[in-house]
Amino acid sequence: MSSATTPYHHGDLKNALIEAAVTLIEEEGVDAVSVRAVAKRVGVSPGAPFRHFESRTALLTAVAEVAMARLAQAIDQALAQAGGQSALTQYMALGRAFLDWAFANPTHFRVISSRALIDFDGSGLAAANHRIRDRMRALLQQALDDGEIRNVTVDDAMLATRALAYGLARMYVDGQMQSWDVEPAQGLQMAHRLLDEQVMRLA
Amino acid sequence: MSSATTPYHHGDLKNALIEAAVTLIEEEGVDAVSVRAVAKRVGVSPGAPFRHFESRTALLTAVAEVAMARLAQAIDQALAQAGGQSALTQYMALGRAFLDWAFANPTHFRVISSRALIDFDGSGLAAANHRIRDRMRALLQQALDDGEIRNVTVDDAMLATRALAYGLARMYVDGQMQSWDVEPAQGLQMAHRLLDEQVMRLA
DNA sequence: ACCTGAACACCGTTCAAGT
DNA sequence: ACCTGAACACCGTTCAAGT
Repeated sequence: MSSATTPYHHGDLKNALIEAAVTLIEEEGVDAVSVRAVAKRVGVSPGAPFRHFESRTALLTAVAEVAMARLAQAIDQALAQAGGQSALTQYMALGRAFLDWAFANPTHFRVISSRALIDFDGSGLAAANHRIRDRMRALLQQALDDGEIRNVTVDDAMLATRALAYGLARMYVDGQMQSWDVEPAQGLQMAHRLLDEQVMRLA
Repeated sequence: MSSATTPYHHGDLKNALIEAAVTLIEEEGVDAVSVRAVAKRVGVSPGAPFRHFESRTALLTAVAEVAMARLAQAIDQALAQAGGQSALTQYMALGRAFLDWAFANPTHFRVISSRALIDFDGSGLAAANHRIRDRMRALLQQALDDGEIRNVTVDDAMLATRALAYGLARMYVDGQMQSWDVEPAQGLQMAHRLLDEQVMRLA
């Protein structure tokens, strides 16, 4: 356990691996996150991670849980700041928080969005997503009750805004903005505007 | 050149490789498309494809061009059928053709949408996308001139509908429909409805 | 001109052996 | 209980050698 020597037993390899993977993913993208590269970064043999994660998918799922927690926190924060304002305003704040986070963390966004890279349903991810969805639904229901929106069902409105927000975020992370005449640097601002406009057209 | 023996020179290896990759991608997804697997399927050595494609990316780009041509054809057909109807109706038909194609060809859709797997700008893909975009713009301009839509710029309307359509299609191919309370089997119908509604709210 | 087959540096994953 | 290191079956890519 001395700090100078590297002990045979790492101590907290599991968390060290997750941390290394989170960093590697931010720096070099998902493709760079091989089990071997993560092991090397932590200073451990190629097979060692498999004592803690049964597969690369399981490791990436752990990374996705960290990413999702950060997204949830960003949304919580935005909603706390919008507290006291109208339900529809809070709903737009939630949408903007989602866009901000996705544009700022493209690779993490990509990881939590995929179903091929991670085990979404067999992890805490589905539940975390559920909580966000429930918040959206509650705000929309409130907006409907308050007469802020009309001529839509809560479910339709929710799916329409979520699909638009997801589409805008993905167009950005997939590098498609330029193909549609939007400068990538203006992407976020544009996404904010289009989402706001769509929500306001529900009125 | 006899049909019974396999000659040393394939003859049309390039096209055979593209064809095999297109099929493999439909049957087993993008990840299954390794250069080696495609070579094996065509009955050729692992290094042979590199005589015709400088990298896996180049091979996938060729596949993407086939896929994009099919999408363009589907759109052409839909517009031909909607000929004579109002500009906004034609615009919706184009959107539905995009959704139909993406839902029916999830893996091809994924390939043409990515910028990591293929070389979008250094191929015919950018130009093909350009043509679709120009069609959309022209129809929206016409709808605006005819008073079918109001209170929007052509560019905003185009990006909003494209982002919504892309978001809906991606939610489907990324397996996210269920996480948002939509049965995958109902996804396409739902996507149609939400896109139609969004376009009609531009009126 | 085009293809083979060995080679190199990578993967994910497994597992006996070491500590 | 946890990690090493060799091994296996894969990759993409290169290149001398064969046809």
